[in-house]
Amino acid sequence: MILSPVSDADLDRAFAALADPVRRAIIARLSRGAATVNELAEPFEISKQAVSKHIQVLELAGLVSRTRDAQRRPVHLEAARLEAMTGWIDRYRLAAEQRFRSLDAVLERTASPAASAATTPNTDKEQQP
Amino acid sequence: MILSPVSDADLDRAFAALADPVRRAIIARLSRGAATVNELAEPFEISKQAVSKHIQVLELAGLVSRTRDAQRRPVHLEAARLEAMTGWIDRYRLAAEQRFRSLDAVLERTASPAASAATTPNTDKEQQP
DNA sequence: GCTGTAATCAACGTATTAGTTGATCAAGGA
DNA sequence: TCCTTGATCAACTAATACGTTGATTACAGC
Repeated sequence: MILSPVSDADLDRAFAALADPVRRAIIARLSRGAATVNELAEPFEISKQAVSKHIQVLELAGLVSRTRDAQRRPVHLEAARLEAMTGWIDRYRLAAEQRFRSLDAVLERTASPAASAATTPNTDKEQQP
Repeated sequence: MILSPVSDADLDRAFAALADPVRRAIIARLSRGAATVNELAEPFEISKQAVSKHIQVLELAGLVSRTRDAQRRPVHLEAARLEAMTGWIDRYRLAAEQRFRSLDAVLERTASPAASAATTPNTDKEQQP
């Protein structure tokens, strides 16, 4: 499977887009199929314009896209961008978990923090894996 | 494996926390081991106070935690919260991908979206597992 | 053409956020 | 004790985000 390149700014927008419960609910709804703005706005108490803005945010983040059907503009999910997000998270989550399972990690948790700092003089900078 | 319950507000904070390149770089750095504020601030051109605020945001989001070591306050990653985020995303990503592979999805792409909307009148709300 | 419906655009108020600088607190070491 | 280091607190500014209401565009059907 070919993973599309996702820029730093793309990740900014994607994570920011999911940092809102309304937009997450929209994503949840769209995972069951495309929907129009009116259908998406129906469960919420906010105005239809506000929902339209939320969809614009999701679209700019690459999480949804819109097609045309007469005056309707059905929205559908872009799973690839969701996958890019989990890909970013998993890279560091897995690294941390593996480190946690190592002996160094055990020492860092059980011994005194001063001792662990002494045993792990790991001060190297962030290097992209 | 037991998954800790994560509230809607927790997800708000976690996704918002990762919507910043500085904070993502901090996460990346911490995936290789705990670090102090000074160590984390060193690669950036912003002030140490600003980095301290970023760490507070990450801590409030449950993505990192701090221990005490004399005057140092080493920060370390909380992989569980990262896992909660991928868990949320994957639930809807997998549903969308499965739907995409089904015949309904094919019809939705080729036929009129109105017809597909009629075949999927599922309008129930997001339900926590 | 006219009307109704779907959706966006525009302008605005308010709240939150990221950054700054200066001051303060806490802990070790000479 | 005094001084240095690590880190946070406080106050402030600029920019951005979310929601509102009112106007406007685009299309379908009569």
